[in-house]
Amino acid sequence: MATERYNAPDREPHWQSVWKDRDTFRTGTDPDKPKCYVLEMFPYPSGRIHMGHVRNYTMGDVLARYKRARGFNVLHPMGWDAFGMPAENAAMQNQTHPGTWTYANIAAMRTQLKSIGLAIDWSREFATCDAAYYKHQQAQFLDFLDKGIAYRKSSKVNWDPVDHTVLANEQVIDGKGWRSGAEVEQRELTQWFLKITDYAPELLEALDTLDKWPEKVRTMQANWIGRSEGLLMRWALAGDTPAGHDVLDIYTTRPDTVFGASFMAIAPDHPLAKALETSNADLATFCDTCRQMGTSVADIESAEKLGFDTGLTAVHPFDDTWKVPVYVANFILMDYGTGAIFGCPSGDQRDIDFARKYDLPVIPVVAPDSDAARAEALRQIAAGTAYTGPGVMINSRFLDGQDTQTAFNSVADRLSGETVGGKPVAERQTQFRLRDWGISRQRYWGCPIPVIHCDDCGVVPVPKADLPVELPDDVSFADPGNPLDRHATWRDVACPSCGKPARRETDTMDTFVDSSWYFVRFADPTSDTPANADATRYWLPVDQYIGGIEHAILHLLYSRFWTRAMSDTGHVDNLREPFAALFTQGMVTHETYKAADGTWLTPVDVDITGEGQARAATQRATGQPVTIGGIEKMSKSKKNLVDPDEIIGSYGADCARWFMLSDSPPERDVQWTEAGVAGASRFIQRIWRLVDEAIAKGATSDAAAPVSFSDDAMALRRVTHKTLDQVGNDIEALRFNVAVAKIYEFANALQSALAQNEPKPDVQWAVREAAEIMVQLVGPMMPHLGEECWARLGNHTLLADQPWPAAEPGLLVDDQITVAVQVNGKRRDEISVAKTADKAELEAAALALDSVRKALDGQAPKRVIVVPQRIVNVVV
RNA sequence: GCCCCAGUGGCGGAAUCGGUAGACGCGACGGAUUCAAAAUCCGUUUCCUUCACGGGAGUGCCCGUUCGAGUCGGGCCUGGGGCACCA
Repeated sequence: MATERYNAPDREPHWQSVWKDRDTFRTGTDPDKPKCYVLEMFPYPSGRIHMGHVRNYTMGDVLARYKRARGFNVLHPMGWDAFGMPAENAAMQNQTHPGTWTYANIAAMRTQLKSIGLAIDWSREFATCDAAYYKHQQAQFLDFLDKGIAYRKSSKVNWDPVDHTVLANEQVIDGKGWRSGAEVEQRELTQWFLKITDYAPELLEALDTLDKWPEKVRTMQANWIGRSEGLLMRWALAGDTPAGHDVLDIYTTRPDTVFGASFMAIAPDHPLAKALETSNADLATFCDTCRQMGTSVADIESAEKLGFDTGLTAVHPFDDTWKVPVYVANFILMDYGTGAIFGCPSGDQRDIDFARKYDLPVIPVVAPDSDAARAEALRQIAAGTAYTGPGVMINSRFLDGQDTQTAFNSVADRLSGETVGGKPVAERQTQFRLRDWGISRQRYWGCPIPVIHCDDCGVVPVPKADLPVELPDDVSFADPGNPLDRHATWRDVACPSCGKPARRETDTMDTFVDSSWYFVRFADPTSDTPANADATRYWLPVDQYIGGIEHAILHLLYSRFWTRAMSDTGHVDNLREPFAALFTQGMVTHETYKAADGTWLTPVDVDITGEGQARAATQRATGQPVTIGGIEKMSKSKKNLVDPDEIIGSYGADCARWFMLSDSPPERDVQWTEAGVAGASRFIQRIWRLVDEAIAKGATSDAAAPVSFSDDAMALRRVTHKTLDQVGNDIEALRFNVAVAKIYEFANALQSALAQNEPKPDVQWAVREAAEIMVQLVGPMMPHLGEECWARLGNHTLLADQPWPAAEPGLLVDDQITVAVQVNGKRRDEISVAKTADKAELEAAALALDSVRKALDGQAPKRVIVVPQRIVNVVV
């Protein structure tokens, strides 16, 4: 039969306009329907979509369409993470306004996204750079300020000298700016912070409730929050102590090693160090040197552990005749714990290095229990290697013989009730590694921080009635730095409190703020408050969030915090966790190609010949040989990009979608290959032909179901309904590659059935059923092809509006099954039996097999294990 | 250094509960169709051994638990990721 090929690039825009005209994917709250909020991380409007976007949004789209078919009221929105540095860089290069650049990019990318055929409610679209959005961000900031969640402090900050801005700790990767890659410097600046540390215990504990999040992400967040259990200890100081410094507070997680203490160390920025500096020029010089030290990994690893003896001593809490020297040391951090420690050299490599350098005692206090291991540990300590393993206490007076945990408690208990300088000598304390989130950025293209600085009144919040504080349009990027600082008419305002001349805050918010609550705004993007209570109560939390693993800490931790802060400022009802389920998808990779002159080449400029070892590449334009490089994440720098527009234009969006879902598990990287695209394209044509043949050879849509089915018809119906059942489960579990494989198997089965000559009426009916279900199964993944086939089958409805078909339970189980027969655990044979066969029947059938009899050789079996419906194992 | 994950044919991968390892796809090989090609269809494709029937080995390596291990436990090796002067 001559069948036209399915012309995807021609038909896809048609179905997209049908969905658009019918408002198919517009959503509203509907209390009578169960809701499902499917969200993919919204894109930054860089200008063009890339294959990673296609993969990300396709996954979410399959789930959204499937859930819709299952009767859920589905929210599947799209927006733009639109503030950020690239717009400013473009402004400097092209003399355009960042807003102009950004909105043009959004327009281009919207068109591209629409060409993928996503089931998105576009009426909810917004960009974070819309004043209508950031107005509500400013309102929330004011509420946070009011509640003490936002505050201002002077502190050492990470300064990116290339981007001329401050970075949060989370944004410093290996000592370099996450965006610019420049070595980060330390500067003292007054900045706005959000009190994420107040939420540290909750953010950590609640990770246990996120059972639909990847374990990996939860672990990364737990490590980042970094809880530790320890003791705050107060040691009395002796010697010529500055006023108010009679006692030194230290934090330790190992109070059990207190009898191994041989020195105290404090940070160069510790108040005690600063007090001593004023009267000790040498110490001041030492501290200055420490402060100037870089914080890059290289600096830290190469830096020697240095100390400066203050001349003061600290009195041991268990023996007031025992005094240890107090050092200022360059490896002590002021912003962790109390900025002071006691050093136990035998149990800490840093401390032992320090002790050996300054000739301080090294007292072993923990050692393994067995004699041999203990001797070895002591030898190692003597040689300069600390023992950090488990063991029992030695040389530790009343602690001797206790294990380390018991000793920890003994110390805490023994000191409880004791006081020094009116305060307890020791208190149990939990410390977190997490620091407060610094959100001030010295940038133009961000959300203005809505406060005004007045010489008389201090920091004055902008009255809510005056929001939004809009960015001025008339700015120049000719000079480096923040144009808001130079914009006098915007910057200089009257104090809202006293009316005197005052200055606007010219810092804008970190763009991670913008993405920390956009998912809430989607519930009602036109609400005149940040969140509409009814809408958020109905839609949130997000039921399935999908995005890249690179946001495991930054975006996802900030969002979890912001949601709690919104809840605590009354913007949402008791919502603590924004994302009930999280899925982190893998990247899209491609081979790399390098020309003889070392420049990277894009795949379209390269011709590949040969296979396997014989593969070779040449440059298309010149015929010059090309080196085939490794498979790497698609990136502009390596030029190993494939443009979604080109694929969609020549093969169609469905082809790109199907390929993205096939083969590779969604959480792993997928390698984009020409062969893979061609395979997907072949399958599209195959479905098209199968539907066509099924129409020709199968029953008509109105044919009554036969009263009974032959074995052939039953076989096809079983495959049909099993596939229906399994594909649903696989989509639900986001196992798209497995769902794809099941559909292939189903297609093979249908094709075999169609190969019969003159099928009987019951087979014809089963063929028709199979074709219809096949179309519905591919619908969520290849929606355009689905609609086209659905219409071809004679339907006047939209496939997108069809409910998911129900699998007939009776067809999901086989009456006759194959059970493997093992001899001594090795598979020797198989038997075909009724599904209901009991142990005795299975055993008898297995023992009757020639292969089993041969193995038994006339002997009775020692044992026969029978697991009905699964296996028979004969032990000889 | 600490923490986490992964390792299955030529390749991507499947095996949801400890029960027939390699589904499905890609690639390759053989065949049909065609004047020829494209397209399509059919078959073979873990390795070793055998003319064949068959037999043996096999999920990174070693050991263990079990009637039975890709799956569970212990110890390694390799690769990837995260954290890191955090007391």
